[in-house]
Amino acid sequence: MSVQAETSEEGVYSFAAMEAKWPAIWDELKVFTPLDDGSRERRYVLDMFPYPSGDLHMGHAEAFAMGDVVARYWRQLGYDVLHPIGWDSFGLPAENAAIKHNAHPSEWTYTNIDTQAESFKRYAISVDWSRRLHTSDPEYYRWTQWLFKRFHDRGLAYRKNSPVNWCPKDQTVLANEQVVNGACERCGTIVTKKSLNQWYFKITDYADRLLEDMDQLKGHWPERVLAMQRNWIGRSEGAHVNFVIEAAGEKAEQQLTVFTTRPDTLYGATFFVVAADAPLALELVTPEHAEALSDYREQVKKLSDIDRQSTEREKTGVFTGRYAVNPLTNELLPVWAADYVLADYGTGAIMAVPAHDQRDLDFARAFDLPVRAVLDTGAEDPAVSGVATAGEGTLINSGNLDGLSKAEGIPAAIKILEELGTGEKFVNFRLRDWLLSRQRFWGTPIPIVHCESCGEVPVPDDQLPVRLPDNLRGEALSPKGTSPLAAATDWVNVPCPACGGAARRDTDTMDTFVDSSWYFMRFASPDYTEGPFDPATINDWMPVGQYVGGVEHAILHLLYARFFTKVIHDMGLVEATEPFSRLLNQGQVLNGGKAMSKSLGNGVDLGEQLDKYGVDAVRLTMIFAGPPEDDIDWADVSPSGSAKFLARAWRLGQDVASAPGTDPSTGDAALRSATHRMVHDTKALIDGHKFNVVVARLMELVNATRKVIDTGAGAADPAVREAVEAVAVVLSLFAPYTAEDMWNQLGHPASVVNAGFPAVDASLLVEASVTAVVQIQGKVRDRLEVAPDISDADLEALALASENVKRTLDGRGIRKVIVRAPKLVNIVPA
RNA sequence: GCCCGAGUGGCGGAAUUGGCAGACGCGCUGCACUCAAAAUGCAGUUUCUUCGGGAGUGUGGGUUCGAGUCCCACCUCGGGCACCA
Repeated sequence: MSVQAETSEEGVYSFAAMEAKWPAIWDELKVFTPLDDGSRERRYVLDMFPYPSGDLHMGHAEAFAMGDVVARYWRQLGYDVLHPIGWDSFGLPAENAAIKHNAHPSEWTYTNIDTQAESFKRYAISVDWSRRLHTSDPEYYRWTQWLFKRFHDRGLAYRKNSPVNWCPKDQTVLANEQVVNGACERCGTIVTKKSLNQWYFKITDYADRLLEDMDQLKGHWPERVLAMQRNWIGRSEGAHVNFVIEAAGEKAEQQLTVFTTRPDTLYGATFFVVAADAPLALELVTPEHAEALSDYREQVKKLSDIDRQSTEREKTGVFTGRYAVNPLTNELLPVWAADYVLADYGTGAIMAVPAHDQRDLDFARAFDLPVRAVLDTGAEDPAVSGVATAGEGTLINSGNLDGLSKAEGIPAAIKILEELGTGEKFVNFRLRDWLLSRQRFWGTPIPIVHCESCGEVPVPDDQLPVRLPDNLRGEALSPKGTSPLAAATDWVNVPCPACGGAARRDTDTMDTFVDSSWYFMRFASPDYTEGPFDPATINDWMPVGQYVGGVEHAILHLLYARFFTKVIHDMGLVEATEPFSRLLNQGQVLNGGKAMSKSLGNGVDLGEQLDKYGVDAVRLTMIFAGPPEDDIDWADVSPSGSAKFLARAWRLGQDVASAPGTDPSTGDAALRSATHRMVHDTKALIDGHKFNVVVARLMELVNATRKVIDTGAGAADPAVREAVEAVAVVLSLFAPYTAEDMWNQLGHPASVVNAGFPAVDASLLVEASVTAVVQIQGKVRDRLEVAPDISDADLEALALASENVKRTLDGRGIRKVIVRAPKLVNIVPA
């Protein structure tokens, strides 16, 4: 079907005519540019900025429709709204396209950005285009480099040699957050391990604050995002316990620390395990066991992370020939090397308490090691049952700890260890430092020069930005395991900024998540040249009042952005300690129950939808489909239905026959009441993100108004004008073209954006009469039309007089009557 | 295995503090307009019914005058984490 008339003649709804007419006028009036002068309270709305891959798709259309509702709503409420847009324009796809087409990544990138920008303009998102930014612009990445240097000054950016995640396809390292089920988050290739010297951000220093500050976000961020972050940070309370490893042959005595959450079970430790793949295992092993260990390490290396982490797998390991001394009992515990202990969690070594830890018990049974229960839980002895007991109980076989519960035993054991000087309370985190270097071209260069005599020397601020060379194209960019920048010899070789001697630039570039960790602050002053943002205005806008984006960034981007904000706060540059006060995760757009994809051939082309139904109908469909967090199945929704509604609403504007400014007080009372209720309820509904319900309420009011025009008080009734004006203003949150056109038809100058939210007359929220329900035993038996201010006694009398009630009671007595005037009476028969 | 979230008509989804379940829309059916169709408008649409009424919000219990909503147990689906000591 098509609701669009080819002409824009009077009286015919034509989305094409509106889309041609209004953008230039909005531009001229600068309606989306914040005043930024302090005359109004400021609010900041932000959609996660897009990556410029091709043109906009249905997913963008949904996300930006949601963010735009909030931006337009806040403008109607009279706030000075900052709603900017930019592009996350560094990244691999540009580079891959450049290799394929023998071009420079910037060509592909900026062409796509321009295409997307044009589509966004057509889509009428209410953003201030003058603040547009791109992270691949030197004026932007200059400040990314500047921030990197400040992190470096504070010891928060450092290099270390360590086993890292390596994606063989993309030929670059990955952060932990970018490995999903052992595969590259970007391309799905199974990730391998490599030992490399890489740059890291010390996000672990902020683990506690990242966790604690989530209290500020509770209730304002989706619970599942908070849960995922909590999980990822993985705070775990316990103790560090020091063990002496006895000398053996030429191997001298050593000290080893383990992390445990169960220091109360120390008396039950019967062996000791170190991560087989850690260097520690090689340090410990005696010559007699060295060959067995190295064979075992080879075997472990061959396993993929997925196989290795399977809990189904039989436990494996080898004895190292060494013994650890239990600090409480002086008992000797054999030290094993096994792959079930992870090298990069805790200290890479554990005390094994098989009776109370299933993994340790499985290992003990595989290698016939002793099992000693030290906590009586009432369950069968784990040595017999094969099931470790981890629950509550009473400590036994534990010296001074005997008789204590698990909860009492933990602090008691820590106290004993502290007195012996051989352990202490410790909080361990799962979170690792953020690996930020990438062996790829299209990213922010790391502003460091490596000098033989001076070491790592930061590039002086006045020499920033370190620009990417523009003479590398096509094949020269192909991934080869080291950064393509290394081949740009004239770029790489520079004098050392400190001593002037021959030196080399760092050839890695930064993870693109670095770029996106602070862009929201740059929007406050995108053209500022003296720093990353203007200190005079940053606190006027930060934090972002409403952030909108997909849940796929629940950990990655959102955790990094929170970390950056805290560090920048600590640098004294911003007051906010959290970047985003409220977060809305929009769902995905599916087709036929599945995500749209080329391989399934179920993609829906946004441009085609817009051509067919118009921008407003597509936006309205996105909003009306359901709660913003839910996925939208395009096969289940009806853009033609949305178009039909928009035309109906628009025709109301045509029909209004009273002059602008008409006093509504003499108008149809029922319609006035409906109008004011709609406006009143809209506020709470928008605040609760129930945009779909607002649309339903609009539909009701449009239907009611139609009825009044056609079969009631008529088009000249002032209540009709009042209703239609309210429809236009509220509709402007979802369907900007139609609303603007209606506003114009109603005789108002542009723009409806500045119309202001209609005032609510509280006296009109009460209806003339309400329907009271009469129940017997909770079942509805009658309905009564009563005055809204009827008393409980009067309502009860009316209810008892009802014929239906008398018949149903059929002579039975009444035990009790519950009255909730004016809505309900419930009669309980004897 | 652990942690979140969710189960309501043919479909998407509504339902402040427990108080008329199914708002609004899609689809479908019928009617009007039309030579006809499209578009548009109007009416109907949880289900069973002996037309009095009965049943009904994943299942089974419970609290209450009254439960989609609160409590307990379970089932199913979605998501996250997972040999994390």
